Amino acid sequence: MVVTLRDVARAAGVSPATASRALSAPDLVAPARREHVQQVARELGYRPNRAARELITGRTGNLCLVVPDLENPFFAAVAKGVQARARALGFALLVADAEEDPRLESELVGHLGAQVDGVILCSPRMTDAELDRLGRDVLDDDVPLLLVNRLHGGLPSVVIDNTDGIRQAVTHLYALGHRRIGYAGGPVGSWSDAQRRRGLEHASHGLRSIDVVDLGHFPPLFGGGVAAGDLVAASGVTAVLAHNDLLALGILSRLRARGVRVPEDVSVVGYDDIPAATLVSPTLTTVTVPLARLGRAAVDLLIEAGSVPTAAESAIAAGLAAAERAQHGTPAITVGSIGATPPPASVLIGVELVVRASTGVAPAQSSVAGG
Amino acid sequence: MVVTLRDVARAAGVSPATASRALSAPDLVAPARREHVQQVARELGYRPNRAARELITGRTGNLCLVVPDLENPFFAAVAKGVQARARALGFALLVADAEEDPRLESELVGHLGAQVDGVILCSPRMTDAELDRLGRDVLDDDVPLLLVNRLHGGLPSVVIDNTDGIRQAVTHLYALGHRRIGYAGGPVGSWSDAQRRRGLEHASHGLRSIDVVDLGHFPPLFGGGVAAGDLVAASGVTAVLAHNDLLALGILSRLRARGVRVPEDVSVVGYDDIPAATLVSPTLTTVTVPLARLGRAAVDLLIEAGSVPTAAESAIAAGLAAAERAQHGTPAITVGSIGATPPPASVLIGVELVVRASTGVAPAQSSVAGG
DNA sequence: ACGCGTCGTGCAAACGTATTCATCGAAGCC
DNA sequence: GGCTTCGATGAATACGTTTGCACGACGCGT
Repeated sequence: MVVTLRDVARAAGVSPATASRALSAPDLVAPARREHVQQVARELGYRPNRAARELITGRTGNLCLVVPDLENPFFAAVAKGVQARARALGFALLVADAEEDPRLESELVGHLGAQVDGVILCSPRMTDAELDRLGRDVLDDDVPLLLVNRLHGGLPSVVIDNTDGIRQAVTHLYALGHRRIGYAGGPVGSWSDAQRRRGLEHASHGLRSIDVVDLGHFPPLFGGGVAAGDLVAASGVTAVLAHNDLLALGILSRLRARGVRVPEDVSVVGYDDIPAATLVSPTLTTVTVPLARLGRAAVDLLIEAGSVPTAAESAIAAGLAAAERAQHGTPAITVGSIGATPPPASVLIGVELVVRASTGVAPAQSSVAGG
Repeated sequence: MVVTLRDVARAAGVSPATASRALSAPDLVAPARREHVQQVARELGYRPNRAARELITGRTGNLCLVVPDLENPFFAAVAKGVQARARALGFALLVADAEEDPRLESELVGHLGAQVDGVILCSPRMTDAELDRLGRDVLDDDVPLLLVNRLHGGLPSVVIDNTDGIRQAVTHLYALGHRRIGYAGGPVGSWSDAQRRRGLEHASHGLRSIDVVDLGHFPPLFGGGVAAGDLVAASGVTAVLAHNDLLALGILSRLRARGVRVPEDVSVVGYDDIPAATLVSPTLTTVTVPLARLGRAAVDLLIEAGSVPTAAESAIAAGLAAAERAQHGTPAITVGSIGATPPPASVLIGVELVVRASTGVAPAQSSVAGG
């Protein structure tokens, strides 16, 4: 019923070994014979059995992506980028949604890690200890683990330049005359939130008479922003930085509902530049993150960290990486890794503030927010 | 290095055959021995090699989902539902983004179909002929193919009740006094768009002195809605039905930009109820589709169509399906299949109009839209 | 002309599991 | 108590591919 390599070999009058080589290591077989075998294989409609190949090579041809929430536009964009690059390199992509539960994330990495050549993990809130355990115990040594938007130990990772993004946002607000700025943070334990807080402190340190108000931690969702909106109004700030766009959109919505005008009374800045940022009114000033590029970079770095790719795959990879570099200039800065092995470093994704309608000059009097 | 079934068998003092049975067909081995083997396996940290198992059983334990665009909130929601149910049934999920290209969709189904136990395909625009070819030639006979939001031949599918959704929307607008209603359609060739047009015709047929204006076909994205917005303004309609929410949001945005008030001058209705529908102002009246449930139903139906699941899997599946039924009442109506085999029927997902702020009573004079 | 290196090819052994078949012992039946 | 039947177990095979090793042929150098 199904045509196997033996069938091809028999039909082509060669041994299975030669047939195998003709198809997956073409330079090892004489040109004439090689083409003949390939022709026969095509005619018979031969399709290699991946399980058999995997059994002996140990490589699955699959990668795996674990995200907290597929419906979150941030992760959807990352997933899209990852998927595209994985496919271009000949990999299929297993996607898992962890439903915002760090415990489930570990479990998924454990289950899926056994059947892939590499794992890309977006896990803002997993503890460092658990992360260690994943890399050490649950994952086989030859399946690399890459972190998105998080730095940890010697693990390769692709991180957003949070410090610079925050700096750009603060500078922008400062230039508009804002001196009392609120920060609506992400969830407790979020790595990128911690980094952004640090960036915020650092950025504000260099500015004269600026005041940063910590509004607390919120779920990085629209609903979280609604809650945050009330604190914004009560805090007397003239501008607020949100941990991400969904949060910012919630704040926007709540402020509007309470009659606080944006940007006349309060300016709002988001982070990520998700599509919805331009759908609302006023359109959202935010820090744009090239998420598709982030996804692509993640795959490239993962493959690099995994090494030992198929000859064909590596050729393709090298070609595409070169093309990417040519096309986008130097999109990412490679940061030296902390650990021992030099190649699996980390990549820093540059960001850019995009000013839209949700930020404006600070109101003359700071007595806007009555409470 | 890695612990294999032989190792477990040796450590437990049994043959590999018994070890295999103790782990994957527990009722075939004596209770005492069974538990001993399981205990040993646990202690050694045994993890079965999926490739070896797949090679002999022919089952991969993977399902595959192909969507036109992962970043589109509609498909993201479907993907989330599919992923959740697949995981609950012990399947991993391969996700592929076809970048809105029907040709790529075929190719992906071909590539991924070889390494999964079933394929869920969201392909609004693939031709019927191509769909036939997929089911007949490129997919193995034992790999079931399920269609989302599309009916075709004897293929199992999960479809949204487009007719009823459109009917509800039209009835709503009619009740508000609208008599001249525009329809901003989806892409040419979209199956669901064709069905919605038919539903529109049918619904309007029963209403006195109603006038339906076809505004044409648009990309089902925000950008498409911007273009559609101008036609809405020029057409003299007092209400417009959009093929989906993204389109509706684009229309909303364009109308606002042109100074047309919503809903005072023109009412707008979307379809799908994506999260962004509540983020904009005015919030969007739309037809809400339980997309997560749709995704779950798709997996259940696919498994059913594939039959021959593992004993354990089928037990779990039955249990969960029952639980779902108990929890949600009877969420879906089973439609008799057209073909011969009764079980792989199709499921119709009910929808519900949710009225928000983008629809209101029709303006007294229909001379609103000047041009 | 001889040996050496290289290239192309085939044989056969893996890879780790599920499963058929045969065997063996015990329990049930008359 | 001998025979049958059934349940539990082990030996062996198969799944389809890759790959180490050996072997022959050929071309080249001295």
